[in-house]
Formats: sequence, structure tokens, C-alpha cells
Amino acid sequence: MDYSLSFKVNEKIYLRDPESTELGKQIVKNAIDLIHTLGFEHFTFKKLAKEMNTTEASIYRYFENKHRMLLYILNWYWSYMEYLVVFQLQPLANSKAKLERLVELLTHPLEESEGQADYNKQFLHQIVITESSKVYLVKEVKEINENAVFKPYKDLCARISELIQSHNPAYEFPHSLSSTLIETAHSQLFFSQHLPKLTDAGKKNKTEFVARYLKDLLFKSLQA
Amino acid sequence: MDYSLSFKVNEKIYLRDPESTELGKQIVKNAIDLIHTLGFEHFTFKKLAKEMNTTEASIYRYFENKHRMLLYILNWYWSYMEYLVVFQLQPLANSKAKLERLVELLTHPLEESEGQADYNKQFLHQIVITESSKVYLVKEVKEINENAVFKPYKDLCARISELIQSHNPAYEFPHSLSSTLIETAHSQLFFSQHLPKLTDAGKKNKTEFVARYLKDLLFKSLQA
DNA sequence: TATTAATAATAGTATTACTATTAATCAAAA
DNA sequence: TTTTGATTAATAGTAATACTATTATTAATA
Repeated sequence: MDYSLSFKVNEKIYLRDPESTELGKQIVKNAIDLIHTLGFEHFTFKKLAKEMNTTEASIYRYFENKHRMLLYILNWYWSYMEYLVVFQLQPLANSKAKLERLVELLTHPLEESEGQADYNKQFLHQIVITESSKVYLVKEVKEINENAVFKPYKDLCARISELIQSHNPAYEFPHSLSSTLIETAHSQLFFSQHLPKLTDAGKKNKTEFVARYLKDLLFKSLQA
Repeated sequence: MDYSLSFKVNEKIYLRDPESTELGKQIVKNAIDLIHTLGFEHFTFKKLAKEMNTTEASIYRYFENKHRMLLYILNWYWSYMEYLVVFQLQPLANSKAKLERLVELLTHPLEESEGQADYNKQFLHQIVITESSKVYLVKEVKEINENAVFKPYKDLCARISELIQSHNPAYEFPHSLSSTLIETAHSQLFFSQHLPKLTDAGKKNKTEFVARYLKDLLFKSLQA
């Protein structure tokens, strides 16, 4: 198979493809750093422009607003995760091993070696945990969804569904369990970091804890 | 036992107790309606003031900002849910029946008859589904949490934990499963309404679907 | 070299979030 | 009853944010 490791995100998300110019690439790279530092609410195009010595208007030529920029970043992440799910799990022996590896992919930050883009993967993972739900928990979700901009998330969910169904074809809720796995990975990681009383995590090994919890949840759900 | 059905929310959340004046009560009531209509991002104090024929500054005398106002509304909801969990489940025969009723409380909008405040319960439930995660998924979560303003959520979570532990004392993740139940109720209801491909819900009976899914998840997790 | 096209920077505006100050109301003390 | 003090709300702002129209600059092509 011939494939290139670049994830083309839906054209509707940007005004101008950030991958097409050096400035565009720098905007996305610096945006990931700054959203991680400030949080999405405090992140503005003006601050980003100052940070990278360009102008606000130049950034607006690539993205309509910061919400679309976040959506672009998350689309990249979801596409990349789908890629990992497809190609990293394929060689594994059985559906149990595949599902276990899947949980590790969802809970552990991406490794720096994986992928080609020089985005900070640690930061990206933290952004996914803290900010991802903000792209769909909005009044405009219907109009946004019409441009298929959530397709990478749905595709990832569909892939996980396939794994679930191949492990237990009789299971009634493969899609819901998939999205629950993804969302719960995020919420439990966030809670274990910031509101630990909402979890059973200890002071350390929070990632391991969440992985253990999700595996328990997943395999018990899929028991015959 | 002597109790009154008014949920005193943490004083740190407001500048002036909205329950203490007629204007304060009207502000909260109208805020619920307007957040539901506009979504939290588009909701502003200026719009709320115009809606109810008062001034922006008057609202600022009660709440520092709209984030605190949302926190106030959610605290009221979480306290009310804990009340329902304690007093509605208590008469039920066994832990299985209690957990089943719990899932129904989490997934179904509050009934208008329940509680005393004349908040729109349908709107409130929809706000909880769509907006609740926005109060903790922020950079300032640590400072916010220091004032114990998430205590009602943690208390609710602790109550559910007790139910879980009484059903299966050996279960390893009672708190995480509790928060997962709450969060998943919200995310699956949202997805079934707006991004149905992320679920296995059909065109109708979405609430029933989510309840069925959560019960399956819960009881399989708690199997010995 | 002149012309056109692409790109970025300047300089705005409208809205939002928030606050300092002033005005109005009301209750208690003189 | 009037005066004072305290509480409350409204006016009129400011700083920051989100976004855009226009101008300037650079690069490509005729």
C-alpha cells in the first residue's frame, strides 16, 4: 500500500490551507503551544500573532476564528489516531490484544517519534483532553456538522466499533461504547489530574490508572 | 428528619446571594432561559439585562462573571440531584433497583413537580448536558476548586459510589464509575441528539436508549 | 520593465467584559 | 419630621476581544 503520513483535513475548516505555506505551518504549531499555555478561553489571535511576530490579520487569512482553528487541530489528532488504530493494531494477534492496545493509545500521550509533523505531541494530547469537547458543545453544532468536519471523529469511532464487534458480535452498543471510551479517557485523565475525588486514582501513575479502569469497563461490557 | 428544600450554594460563588432578593431570583431564572436559548458562549450579561429590563451592572452585583453564574446554576442542580438520590432511592428494596432508578434520574429531565424553585427544569437539564463540563475544563480549575465550589458534584459522586459499593463491595473503581455514569449520561444524550453516528441510538426514544446503555454498562461492570 | 496577482500589515469597528461614579431608595436616628 | 447613613441600581464609561476593510508590499508574469 502506498500512503503518505500527512492528514488532509476537511477544506471547509480553514480559509487557506495552513499546510501550504511556511507561515501556515508555524501558525498551527505555535497555536498548539499557546492554547496549551493559556487555555482555549484565554487564547486569542492577537496573542498568537504577538508570540510569533506576525499580525492578527495574517492569521485570519488562514482561519475564520479560533474555534475553527481548534477544530483543525482536533481533526488532525483524530485522523492521526485513526491511522494509529488501523496500522498499529493490525499486526496484533487477536481482538483482545487489539482492544488493550487501543486503550493505551487513547490514554497515553502520543510519542514524539510517531507521525511527521513537528507539533508538540504532549501539548496536543493535553489540548485534546481539556478542549476537545468545546468544539461540539456549542449551539452551532448542527451547522458545523453539516460540513462533515466531525467526520474524522466519527471515522475513528467507527473503527473502534469494528474492533468491538469483532470481539463480541452480539454486543448491542458498539458505537456508544466507542465514544464513551474516547470521552471517558479524556474526562478521567482530567479528573485524576485536577479533581481526583471524582476518580479512584492515586497520587501517581494516573495514566496507568485510567488505562486499567477503561480496560475493566471495556472487557466487562463485552463479556458474553 | 427536618429539612427544607432549598439548596444553599457555596457563598464563594456569588457576590450577593441571589436567593435573598426578588431581583436575584429573577436573574437566575431568566439566566437559565437565556443560556438555554443562546448557548453559554453567546450568553452575555448585557443580553440578560435587556431581556429582563434591568441593567448589566445590577447583574454584576450578584455574580462576578457569567462563568460563576453557570457554576451557581450547576451547583443548584448537583445539590438537587444529590437530594433526589438520597430521598428517592432510599425506599427502594435493593441495590439493583436503586441503581436502575439512579440511571433514570441521570438521563431523564427533572419533573416539573419536583423541587420548589420555579426554574425551567427541561432547560436546566439541557444546560447540564451541554454546558456543565465548561465550568471545570478551564485553566483556572485549581483556583476555582480551592473554594470548594465543586463540592456538590463530588458529594453526588460520593453518594453514587456508596450505592455502587453496596452492590459490589469488591469493585475497584466506584468513584470513577460514578463520574463516568454522570458524564456519559450527558455526552451520550448530546451525541444522540446532535451527532448520532457516535451512538447506537435510533431516531426516537433517545433518553430510553441512553438509560438502557448505561444500565448495561453499569451492571456488567459490577458483575462479580 | 510594466503589469498583475498574491500576500501581509495597518488601521480601523462592533461587541464583550467589566468598573468607577453617580443617583435613587429606604430605614433608622435625631 | 427631617436628616443621616447605608443599601441598591443606573449611567457612563474603559480595556480587551473578535473581526474586517483598506492599503502597502512583494512576487510572478507579460
